[in-house]
Amino acid sequence: MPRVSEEHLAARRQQILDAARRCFLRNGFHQTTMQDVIAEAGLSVGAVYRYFRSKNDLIAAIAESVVGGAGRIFAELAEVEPPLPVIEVLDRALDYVDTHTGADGQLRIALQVWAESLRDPALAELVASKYTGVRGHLAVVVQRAQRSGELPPDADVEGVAAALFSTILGYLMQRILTGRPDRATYLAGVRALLAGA
Amino acid sequence: MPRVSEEHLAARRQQILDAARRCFLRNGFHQTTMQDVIAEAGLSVGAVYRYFRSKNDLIAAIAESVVGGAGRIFAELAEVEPPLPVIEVLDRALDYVDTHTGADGQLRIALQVWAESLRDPALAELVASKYTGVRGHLAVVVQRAQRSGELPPDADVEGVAAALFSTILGYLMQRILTGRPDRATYLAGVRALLAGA
DNA sequence: AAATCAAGAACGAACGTTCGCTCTACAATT
DNA sequence: AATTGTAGAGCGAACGTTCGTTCTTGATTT
Repeated sequence: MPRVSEEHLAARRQQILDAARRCFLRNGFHQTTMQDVIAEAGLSVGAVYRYFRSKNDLIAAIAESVVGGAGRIFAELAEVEPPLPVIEVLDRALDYVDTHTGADGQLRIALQVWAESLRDPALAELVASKYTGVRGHLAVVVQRAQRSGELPPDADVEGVAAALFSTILGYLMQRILTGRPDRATYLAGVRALLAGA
Repeated sequence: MPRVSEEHLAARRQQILDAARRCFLRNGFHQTTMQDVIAEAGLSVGAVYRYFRSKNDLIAAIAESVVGGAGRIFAELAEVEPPLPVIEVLDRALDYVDTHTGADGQLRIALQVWAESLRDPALAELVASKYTGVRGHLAVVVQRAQRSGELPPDADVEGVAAALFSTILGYLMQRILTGRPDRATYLAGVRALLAGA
């Protein structure tokens, strides 16, 4: 199909990305072969290599979309008007985690991206900047909570934001690695820990 | 060197494991070749294959030692007499994280083990049971804190333990992925978050 | 002499990637 | 409207490499 439309090209590209995402989810970056992706996409070797110069390009594209996705969520949560209470932000973040840690959830790929970033400087840079950005958005949430009196105004904003980030990351990790606890139990635990100090 | 002593065999095995750990740390499980490990250990192909049946065996052994190490730490923290305050347990756990997230720290390998466990059922089982154990040890810490009045006695123990676990896991992740925040800032943030509810 | 261990050349399989070909959808020409 | 030219999407056999692993050989100790 020569001289095809812009949309056709974008759709093909997306078709390959979707196939790659499924393969990476199933087998990880390095145990997935290009043949796997090609078969999953229902295309030929040449077609795939027309859209992505290399396997690494494919990995980079998937990684970008995965860590970028998280950034967008927290940007929204930090800008909602009127400002959300911290506990409400937490609840929504955990909801996002729940809906993306299933068997075909994006966040499972995130785990692989994190591991990969230990060896790949470019990926490390991406991950560091995106998650620093997420913590920045959470810092905005914290500052808003300070203005509303929900949090003490003299608290270190970055520290509190990091602690808040941890409650989300930790939930994500525990859900993926141990399957527990359920969100209600966890939220109750966080509340109790907050109340105990 | 035939008929060598038991100690010699154990030492050789450890020599290989140490080399593998360094390689895996540097290049990840799947980008590390057996040749890399063999060269790093300063041995021959045959020697290495005498001690480990396959590369997977080697990965499994490393993974076991990494996730097992964390288990031991928390078992100790839960049994110290007299019982430690929660904040003190947290402080010690973060100290452990700090000393093992450096360029050659064990916990960097943990990240790879977690990613790998998504695809390897045996590893997933190991990780799930070990970290469920860790959460169990933290539950003991929480129960002791309830008895001492540090935490409200009616709080859900598993939930609080999970929240506590998250503050440690989250710190670990943020340190590795973003390099921030420093421990003092983080601890202050956790305290402020606790105080704010 | 017997037993054990290490060495490293060699092997087959599988990998990512290349490359030359076919065929089709559009543009230009009539 | 019909015909032709062509850019480029799609294809897949084949390539060179590299991988994990095996196996024969020789050295070393009892």
